[in-house]
Amino acid sequence: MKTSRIHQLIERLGLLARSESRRIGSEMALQPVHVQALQYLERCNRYSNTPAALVGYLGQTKGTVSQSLKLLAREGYLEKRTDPEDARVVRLHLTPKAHQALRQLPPTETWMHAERTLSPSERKALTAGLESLLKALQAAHGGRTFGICSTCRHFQNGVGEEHRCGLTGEVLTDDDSRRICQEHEERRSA
Amino acid sequence: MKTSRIHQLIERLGLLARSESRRIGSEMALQPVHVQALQYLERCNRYSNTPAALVGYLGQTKGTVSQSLKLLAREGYLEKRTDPEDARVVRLHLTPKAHQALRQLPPTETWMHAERTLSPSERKALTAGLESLLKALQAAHGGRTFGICSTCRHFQNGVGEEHRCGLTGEVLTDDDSRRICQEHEERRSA
DNA sequence: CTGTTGTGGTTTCGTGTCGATACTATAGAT
DNA sequence: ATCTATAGTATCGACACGAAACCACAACAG
Repeated sequence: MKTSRIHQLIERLGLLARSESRRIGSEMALQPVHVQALQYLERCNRYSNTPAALVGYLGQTKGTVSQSLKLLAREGYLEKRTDPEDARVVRLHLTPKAHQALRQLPPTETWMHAERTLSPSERKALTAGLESLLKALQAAHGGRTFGICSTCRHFQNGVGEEHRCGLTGEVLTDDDSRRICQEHEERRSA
Repeated sequence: MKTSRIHQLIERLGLLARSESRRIGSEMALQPVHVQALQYLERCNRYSNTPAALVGYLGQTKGTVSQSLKLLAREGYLEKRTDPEDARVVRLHLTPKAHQALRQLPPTETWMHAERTLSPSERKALTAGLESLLKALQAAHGGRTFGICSTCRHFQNGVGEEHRCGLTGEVLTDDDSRRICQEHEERRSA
């Protein structure tokens, strides 16, 4: 099987992005993976802020994720609260420190510059390609797609602000419907 | 500065690719980075098979790279030979074991499947986008582009098989001209 | 021939990643 | 009441990674 050019490119770019991320994150004692975890937690909805969801999102084992979370909690980036409904599950909440850190560490200038060398249409095609690749990859891998609520097949759009999740039956605010959900499933178009 | 969607997607896909790579590489005691190093060494030319070149290619520090190489040598994936011309530099040579390993560990089936869900034109656009992104990124970062010989601005195409490198003045075979060179520079089109 | 400086590589150290395995505690079903 | 599944933690060992100190050779000055 000849090795895929796309795969190779992504591994390579991923590595470079990773080492940049490590450099700028190191001032705040944040490893690349930690940044990804925090970014996820900032953008996920209230059903999806658990260690288990992160395990699916990051593609690591629960032991590893548990370690990272312990560290992040120790450094004051998040709080763990046990769920009142189910005492087994832990809810993860970002602290103000985390929100602030996230605002400070987006891509480096060299990365942004590199992106700007692409034409708008190239950028668009690239984004689209990456997104569908990710979607396909996740679909194969446990079926979790981690999309935002309003694109889910369980999403029921009501009149005005009245949305609802067909899976849990709960009412969703506008804000909710823009967040990442671990139960997200693609609408079947076929 | 709002964080870039492309950057985010690549970090994410990179992480997933990485964890796949770790899984399939673990049977051979190969870490994701090791695989990238071996792949580079398999495809680079005779000027570029040194630790220093790998430092540039992988974007890591020389200490880290030295560690990885030590490990790879210990496991029998490569041999280090000191250069007869300059006793400071080390030349890295893959063993048969390495070549064989490389043949066995290309992307997983799920990854290839995901790629196949893209249309040919999408794949093409994606590849092109990733490539120019990588090129721009490397250009900013030390100027090393790690392209293949025949696309370099020092490459002089002669009659028949007679190629030559304008930088070193040496004669290049057809095979040489298809390999990665650390001295590679884009042809200036402007 | 002797400094001096620069460069290619290695060593050492500390912190963190990561998977594997074993473990705890709660929920839910029979 | 027991059995089983689920969410999470603890511990261990191998390794990644950057930082800093270090060594050997090369190149060049006088």
